[in-house]
Amino acid sequence: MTSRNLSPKGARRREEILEAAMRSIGEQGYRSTSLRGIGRMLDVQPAQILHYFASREELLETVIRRWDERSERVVAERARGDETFLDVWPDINREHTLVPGFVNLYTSLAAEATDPDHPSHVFFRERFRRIRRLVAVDLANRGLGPGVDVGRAALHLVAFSDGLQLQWLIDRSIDLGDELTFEIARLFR
Amino acid sequence: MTSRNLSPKGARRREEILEAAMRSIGEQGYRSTSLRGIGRMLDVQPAQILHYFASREELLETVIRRWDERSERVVAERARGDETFLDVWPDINREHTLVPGFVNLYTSLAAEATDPDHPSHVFFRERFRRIRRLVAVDLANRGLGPGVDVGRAALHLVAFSDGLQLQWLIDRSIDLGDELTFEIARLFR
DNA sequence: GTCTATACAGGGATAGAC
DNA sequence: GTCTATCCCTGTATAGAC
Repeated sequence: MTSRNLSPKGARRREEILEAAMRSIGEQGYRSTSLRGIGRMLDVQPAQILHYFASREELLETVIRRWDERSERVVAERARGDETFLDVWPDINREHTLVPGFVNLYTSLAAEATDPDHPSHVFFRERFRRIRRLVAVDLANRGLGPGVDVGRAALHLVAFSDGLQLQWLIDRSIDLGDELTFEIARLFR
Repeated sequence: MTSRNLSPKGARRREEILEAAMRSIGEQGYRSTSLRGIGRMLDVQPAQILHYFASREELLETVIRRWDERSERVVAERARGDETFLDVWPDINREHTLVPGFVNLYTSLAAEATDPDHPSHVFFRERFRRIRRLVAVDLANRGLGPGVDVGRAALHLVAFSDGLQLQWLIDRSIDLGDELTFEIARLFR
C-alpha cells in the first residue's frame, strides 16, 4: 500500500509529497500541517496525496521512518570507525535539535500512537523494542557490571532520552547530547 | 477566564462539563473526546462548553490541573507521616496507571504544548519548572552526595518519569512505581 | 496508475439572539 | 449569562476523466 506498483512518475510524485510534508512540518510545525496545505504547496488535490499514502497518519509515519533511515546511515557509517550505537546516539539526538518540528512530530505521534487503535501503534511498539534491544546489546558488550539488568538499563535510557526531548522542546537550553552521554557514563560508575 | 463571575447554576454546569470530559477521556480516550461528544453526554451544544472554557485545549488543561490537585492532596496528606515528595511520587505515577486515558492525555498534551503558540504552553513550562524544583529540593535535603548537581539530577528524574509513562502506554507490563523508585535509589549509591 | 471534482461527516470557534 | 445558528476548517470516500 505504500510504494508498490509505482510508475517512475508516481514515485517522483510520492517523493515530492514526502518532501513537501517534511518542509511543512519543519517550518510550520506538525500541528498545522494538513493535507490541504501540502496540496497547495504542490498545486495538487488532497485526494491525490491519499493516492500515495493511505491516510494523513501514514504520511506522518513515513516521515518518521525517513528520519530513522537517516540516523541508521549515520550509525552504519560511524561503525566503520569502531564506534557503537551508544557512541552515536547522543549525537543523533543533538542533531534532531536542528529541526524542532520533527522532535515535536516524533513526541506527539508516539504519544498518540500509544492508542492500540492508532494506525501507527504497531510501528512505534516495534520501534521501541528495536531501540531498547540495540541499547541492551551494546551495554552488554561493554561489560556493564554483572548484577546489573541490561534490559532494565536499556528501558531506562530510552525513557530518559524521550522524556528529555520533551523537556528540550519547552526549554531549548538543554543539550540533549551532553545529558544522554552523562547518563550512559553513569551506568559504568 | 476560567471560573470567575459564575452564577451557582453556571458553576454547576461548568463542573458537569468537567466531569463529563474526564469520564469521556477515561472511557474512550483523549483522541476521540470532542466538544460535540461531551455535549451529547449532557444534552448541550458544543458552543455552550466554550462559554465555560475558552477552547478545547483549555478544557483539557483544566482536566490536568484537577488531576494535579488530587496528587497534591496525596502529597500533603502523607507529609504528615514524615514522607517527602520522593517517597510519594512513585505511588502517584503507579496510580495514574489506573486511568490510562489520563496518562495518554498528559503525554499528548505536553507534547503538543511544546509549541510556543499553544494555549497551554505556559502552563506546562511552569509545571515542569515546579516539579523539577520540588525534586531538587528533596534530593538536596536527603543529602545527595556533594559534587552531584541536584538540578541536573532532578531534570533527569523528571525526564525519566515522563519517558517511562510513554513506554508504559505501549507496554502495560511496566511498573511505573518500581522503576522510578529504582532510579531514585540509584542516585544515592 | 494518475489525477480532478465533488461531497460528506466531523471538528472547533464565532456572532448574535434570548 | 445562557444558549442557538452558523461558519470555516479538517480528513477522507467516491466517481470518473485521462
